[in-house]
Amino acid sequence: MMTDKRVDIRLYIKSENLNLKQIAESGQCFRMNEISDGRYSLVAFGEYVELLQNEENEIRILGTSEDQRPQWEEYFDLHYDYGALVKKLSECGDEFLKKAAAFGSGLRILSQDPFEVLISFIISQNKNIPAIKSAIEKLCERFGEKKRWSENPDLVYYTFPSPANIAAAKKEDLRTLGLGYRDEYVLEAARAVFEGRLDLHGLKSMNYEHIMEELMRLRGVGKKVANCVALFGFHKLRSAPVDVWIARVLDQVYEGRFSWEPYGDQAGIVQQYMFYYIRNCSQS
DNA sequence: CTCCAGGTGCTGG
DNA sequence: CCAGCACATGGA
Repeated sequence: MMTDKRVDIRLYIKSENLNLKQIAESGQCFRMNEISDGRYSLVAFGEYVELLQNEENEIRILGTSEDQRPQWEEYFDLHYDYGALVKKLSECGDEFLKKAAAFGSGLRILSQDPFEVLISFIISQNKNIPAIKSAIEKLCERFGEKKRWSENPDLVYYTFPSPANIAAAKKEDLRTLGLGYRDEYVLEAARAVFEGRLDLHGLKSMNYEHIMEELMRLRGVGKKVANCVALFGFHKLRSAPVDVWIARVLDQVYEGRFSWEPYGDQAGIVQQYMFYYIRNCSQS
């Protein structure tokens, strides 16, 4: 019968200044992984997809469909003109930013789920990126929902846990995940969201300062983590997280004289170019 | 085996 | 306000 015929579920999106490899290696998301040459897996929106990019910069998303287009366009921030910023930086007098923007011209700020970003960056503190990724996968395997991919039922994946699922855990359960001293922070943050003391949905419409203030009331959430949540979870593009790498740039390249202020609502993107460049520039 | 990581909280100046 | 330090753990 015709209806039994298998149809590949896929979606094509196209944009300049979008490079899957750069985004996957950018340290803003922890569940996008290269599974074979140029092919990436990703769990987002509670679904597993695989991503491919061809020579014409067209992105193919396997495992989703046309009706999800708006969701993916928002995820990859397709409405924003990153090319204009890359061009602006390429013409500015700042040699370091010139090189950084050219080097990471395919970076974008993804719009991820705020709760996932919050928990992920609480875990991130004092860990390197491979360790962050494995800790998050463990958390998902333990508290997320087990699913099988629509395109290949042999492929098992786990969604990122809901606030309720983590909040219902006991301290002992979390301790076995090897999160170290961060396990209490994760538990408390999940409980705050689950019990409504922290209204992440409501924060979406709030301004940057208010978001920062609310997030930093949580134990284990300082300025850096709060900035990451504001930038990657709430898409506040003025937010510029300063981690050890960025601090090193500000200190050694700019000798402490750098200011984010001139970049306004592009500071977060500028920060991302800096971060990607300083962590990868030695390779080229 | 050592070193250090997309930090934070706490303490003492 | 700022420097110094403990913190649990795993990847390199």
